[in-house]
Amino acid sequence: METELHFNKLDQMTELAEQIKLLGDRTRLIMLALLKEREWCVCDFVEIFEISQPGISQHMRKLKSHKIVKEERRGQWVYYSLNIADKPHIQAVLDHMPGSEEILRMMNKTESDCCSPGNDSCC
Amino acid sequence: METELHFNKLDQMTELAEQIKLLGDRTRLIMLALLKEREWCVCDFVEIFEISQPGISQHMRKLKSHKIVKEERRGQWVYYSLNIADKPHIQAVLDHMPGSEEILRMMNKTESDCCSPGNDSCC
DNA sequence: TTACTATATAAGCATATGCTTATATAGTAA
DNA sequence: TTACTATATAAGCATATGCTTATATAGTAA
Repeated sequence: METELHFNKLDQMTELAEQIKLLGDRTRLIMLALLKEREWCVCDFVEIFEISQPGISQHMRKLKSHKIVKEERRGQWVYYSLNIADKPHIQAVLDHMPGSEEILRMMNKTESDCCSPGNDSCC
Repeated sequence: METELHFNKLDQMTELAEQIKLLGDRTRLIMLALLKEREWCVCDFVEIFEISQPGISQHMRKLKSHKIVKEERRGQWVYYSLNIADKPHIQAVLDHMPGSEEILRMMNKTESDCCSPGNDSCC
């Protein structure tokens, strides 16, 4: 049973360009690099990027709409993770990004782990 | 002798995002895919993309400003070619794009070769 | 229920982007 | 020089983008 719409090659290139455009924003590119290693929740990114919570949510919505990330609600938190197993062009770009530890150090942030289940000092 | 400015890792990620943003436009992405196989001049792209000549020149200027393409003037024509030997993240994306022949077929264009030296019927 | 926390959505705004037309520049050819 | 071709630059415009603040929604905990 075919549930996907049929896309021709031009449509595919258009979708590829759209996905790549989403990577072409410094904030989102770093988000995706961080997501290489583990899932993060919205409030983590609010702390790391110093962007308002709605700002972060909107970035995640864009990434989700193009199936680049997936979300999972657990309790009051929503965790985001990469969904690029079928997107080698995105994997290839992220392969050239530093790991979480280096990124956080560059941004003068510590891994706060703000949304861990046992953490009472969460956002 | 150090002629390059020093960039820290955050600057490098910013530049990476800028380069990727340039790929995130359908027209430029297809241009770069076409350039994988050979050089093209501005008037070729005017015919293929049905965008005004200044529009094409502005795309090439952006790509040139981030060193993604290089130009070579020969006679009255300016030929553009890829300059991504040192940019594996861009190579990786272009590896997932179709070849010139397929692209031109999809766009219902024939390889006009409008700017060949021996071509009198050029733009 | 009420009070709270985390996230999403709506609306607004300043700036960026991709095109256009008009014009300037660079080279060719008589 | 003059006439021509190819390309670049300038200016303008409609739309997209990345943020903000205000508010709605979803879940937790008493």
